[in-house]
Amino acid sequence: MTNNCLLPDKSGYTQALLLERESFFPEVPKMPFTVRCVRTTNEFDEFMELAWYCPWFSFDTETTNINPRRAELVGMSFCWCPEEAWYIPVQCPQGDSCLPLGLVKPYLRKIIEREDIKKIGQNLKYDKIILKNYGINFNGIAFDTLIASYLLDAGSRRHNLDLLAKKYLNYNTIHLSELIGKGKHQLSTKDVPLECMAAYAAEDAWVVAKLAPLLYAEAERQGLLPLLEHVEIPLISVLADMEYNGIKVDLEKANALQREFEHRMAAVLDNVRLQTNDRFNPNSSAQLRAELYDNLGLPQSKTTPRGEASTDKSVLVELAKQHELPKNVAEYRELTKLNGTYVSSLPDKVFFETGRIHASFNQAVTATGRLSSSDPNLQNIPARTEDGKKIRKLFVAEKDHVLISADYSQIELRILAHYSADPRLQEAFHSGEDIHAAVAAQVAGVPLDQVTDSMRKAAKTINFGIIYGQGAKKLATSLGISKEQAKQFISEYFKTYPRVKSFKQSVINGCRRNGYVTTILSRRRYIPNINEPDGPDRWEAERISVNTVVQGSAADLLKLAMLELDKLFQQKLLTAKMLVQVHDELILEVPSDLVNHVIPFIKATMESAVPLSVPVVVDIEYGQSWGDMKICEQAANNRSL
DNA sequence: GCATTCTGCAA
DNA sequence: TATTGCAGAATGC
Repeated sequence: MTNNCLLPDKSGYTQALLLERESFFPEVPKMPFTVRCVRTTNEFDEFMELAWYCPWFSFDTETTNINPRRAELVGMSFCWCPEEAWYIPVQCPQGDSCLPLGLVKPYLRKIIEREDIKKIGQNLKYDKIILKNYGINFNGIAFDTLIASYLLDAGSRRHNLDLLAKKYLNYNTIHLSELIGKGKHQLSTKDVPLECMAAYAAEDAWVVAKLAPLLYAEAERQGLLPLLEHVEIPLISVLADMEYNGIKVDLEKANALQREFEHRMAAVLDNVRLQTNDRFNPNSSAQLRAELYDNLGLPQSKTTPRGEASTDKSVLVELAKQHELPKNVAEYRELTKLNGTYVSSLPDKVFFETGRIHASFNQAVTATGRLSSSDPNLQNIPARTEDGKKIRKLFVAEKDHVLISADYSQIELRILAHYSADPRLQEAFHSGEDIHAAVAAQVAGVPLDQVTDSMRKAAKTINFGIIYGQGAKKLATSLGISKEQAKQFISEYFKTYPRVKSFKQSVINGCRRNGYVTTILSRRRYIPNINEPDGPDRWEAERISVNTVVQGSAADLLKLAMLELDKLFQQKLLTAKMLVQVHDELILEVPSDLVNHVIPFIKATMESAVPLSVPVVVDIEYGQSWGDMKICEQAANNRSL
């Protein structure tokens, strides 16, 4: 048996670590099941014989790195009965031996790729990406404890296997770092003794196998099975593909833009320091506070949550009327923000192997059912300002490809119209006119052609405000009108759309009865404060309940659309790739010569994913980069396929 | 180093 | 009585 473990030459550090490990390392922990560690071909034969006839198993990979695109496979664990769990190492510490990956891979591939052997696990999106790196298609994903736990309690931010084991099984998992007496950060899986790794890895598979029936039953009790089985579980594979695909970044353009921003930052900073002192840091709110309010004596308006005088952008914009410093500081801050967060950090995020950014799309984070994005967050790339658009232009299509942006038009307002069944709001959507202008006309009781820009702007603000539960005060500040005017406007709005008001009330009433609200696909969110006595906590709970129905239903709709698109691409054998999801928008990449062919399909598929009682409209654009896209007229003329 | 606060970007 | 996120910089422990 060959040793497949490729430890680098031992540095003094590694040597010390290994010595320390030997003295610290206690016995392999006693597990409540048999750990079967596969180290010989005979053992592997036995494993394969059992696995081949299994209707299902729980599965977990052990890897060297937390980032799935850069991780190396260390081993895999399997469990299909409560009495034993298997670990198949493919890398192990020096001095030990295990079967080489090349030997076991062809056999494991057969069971992992078989659709009819169902797999369960914790965060299988991760395992799917790892396996894809090794050329293995992970098929037959049937259940995921991370996703199930999230559906049961979307309000909880953490769904660790350790926590789930404690919560549902009252079982304390072992921790590798404790076992070998090392901190998490010094831990390298290559230094973990094989017996220990086997116990740890097998335990994860075993815990998942124990947890799954409990979580499944609870999901069933709460009516979450259709959402789980038909939406969230299939979505795992779609998200894994998106992360695997990544999006290309033009690094030369990124460097040029970074130089431009840094040049402008330096100029503005010089200017600011002439007005203050040569060590002044405009990004320090404490320093800026002292300068603006103590030295210059400018008037304080807003405060931070802790009662300090605020120095945020809205304050600076206001003070800019009186003094030049706040204007320059605001400009400096904007530039450092854009450069630091979105430009100078981009090259670090690009994988040299692919030239692309492979961000994570997390399925178990938000309270409403939306996805979230991280490492980096591709859902908050600037869009509004000119400088922001320059940043979007850094995200480009592969050679001979184009990026397509497919954007749901006003999806949350359409869902509001659908749920409330308000006749005039629905009519506004059926008319196909610009919705903000249509609302402005209806609320003011004037024909559409008499709607002014400021009327439309007010309608737009209130349209969004309704979804968030905005009050007169906020509306007044965001529109720059008096509180009385704002109050009047809100009252006119609800007079025009009375069913919107009753919809909000019925959501709140239902939430008070049940303790939770549900979305269009029966997703739940528990809202603990909804039955508090009248006060700020209760009001917040009421806003959250209404917002969750609208935002969460839009999220459901997007998820279904992504699944339908994925199905479409597979069935029609279209070489289109989904790259990014931004809540109501999808970015896709297709070969240039396919664009005109696929766009009508994409549009039709997305618009019919979840039929509402108002039209659902998807706007399609395409171009060489995310920031430089043209509206697709052909799609606009080809609405019904 | 880690956690908190403030700030600001998106839908 | 404005929702949902992620992340960088500054700051304090």
